[in-house]
Amino acid sequence: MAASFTIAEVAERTGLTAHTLRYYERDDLLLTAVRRDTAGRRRYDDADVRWIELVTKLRSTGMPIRDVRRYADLVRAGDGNETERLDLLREHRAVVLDQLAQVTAHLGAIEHKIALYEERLEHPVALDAAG
Amino acid sequence: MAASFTIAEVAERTGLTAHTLRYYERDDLLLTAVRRDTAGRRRYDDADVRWIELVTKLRSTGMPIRDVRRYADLVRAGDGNETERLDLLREHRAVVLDQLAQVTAHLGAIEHKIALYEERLEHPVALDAAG
DNA sequence: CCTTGACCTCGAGCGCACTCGAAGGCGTTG
DNA sequence: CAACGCCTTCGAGTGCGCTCGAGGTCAAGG
Repeated sequence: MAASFTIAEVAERTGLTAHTLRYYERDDLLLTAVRRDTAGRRRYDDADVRWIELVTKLRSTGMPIRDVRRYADLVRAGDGNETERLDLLREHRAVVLDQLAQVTAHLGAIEHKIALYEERLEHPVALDAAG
Repeated sequence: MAASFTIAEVAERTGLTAHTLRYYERDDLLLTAVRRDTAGRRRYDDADVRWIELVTKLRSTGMPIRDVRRYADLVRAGDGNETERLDLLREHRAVVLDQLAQVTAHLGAIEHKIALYEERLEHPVALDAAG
């Protein structure tokens, strides 16, 4: 008695659109083709949803579709390639950490600029005194 | 005697390509058209380079080209619109902070998965005991 | 003088990740 | 039993941000 969700429900839960869910499926980002009801409509189970949530985490941290697919390929292949999966995730982590550091640093510079404008607006200076 | 740089030098300094520098210029991301030497080649001065560095900071924190252009438009328009510039930067900051929080959270989930794989590889479990 | 190489413009092309629309099927509701 | 709404497939279209190539100019070095 696994729970079963329509594409609209999964879209709602994951923040993806139904279009995107179908696109991910045909692009082999999901582990298996989704089950269908008698009318041919998709019925997602809990495992499907959990996997899709993982995919959205990988995607929203910037992993390209092609790497998500590679990871899905490994999981699909079954036990024995855990080292490869680990490598893939570790490499992604390294990329994400670099990004975070860079964005944080650049954000600092932007906040500095914000502070300058705030000061300038709060304490206006005569034009002939400071240009 | 402002310093003067070739497009190749600026590319080197900013990490952009010469192609991208020309593209930014024709897309109105720079404050003014870059000065040229007698042969028609671009000569960037310090102010140009500083501006381009700001643009790369905005871009690499995810600001869309169109918003960078809006900001450039404001700066180009001169004094009097500091409030608008500030709004634009503050809004960008909010977006970046949201992103950072989301990426950090998702990274946490990914690191959790990494930890699981590491444990699994260091302490393999008999298949018939744990599946 | 002639070659080399960095630069120029213009416009087209590309990769990514969706996003959409047309045309049709099914099954519950009035 | 008709209408409605949600689903289906397939393939084309979109938006973003570059990226590239063709064909040409110019200045310096040998």
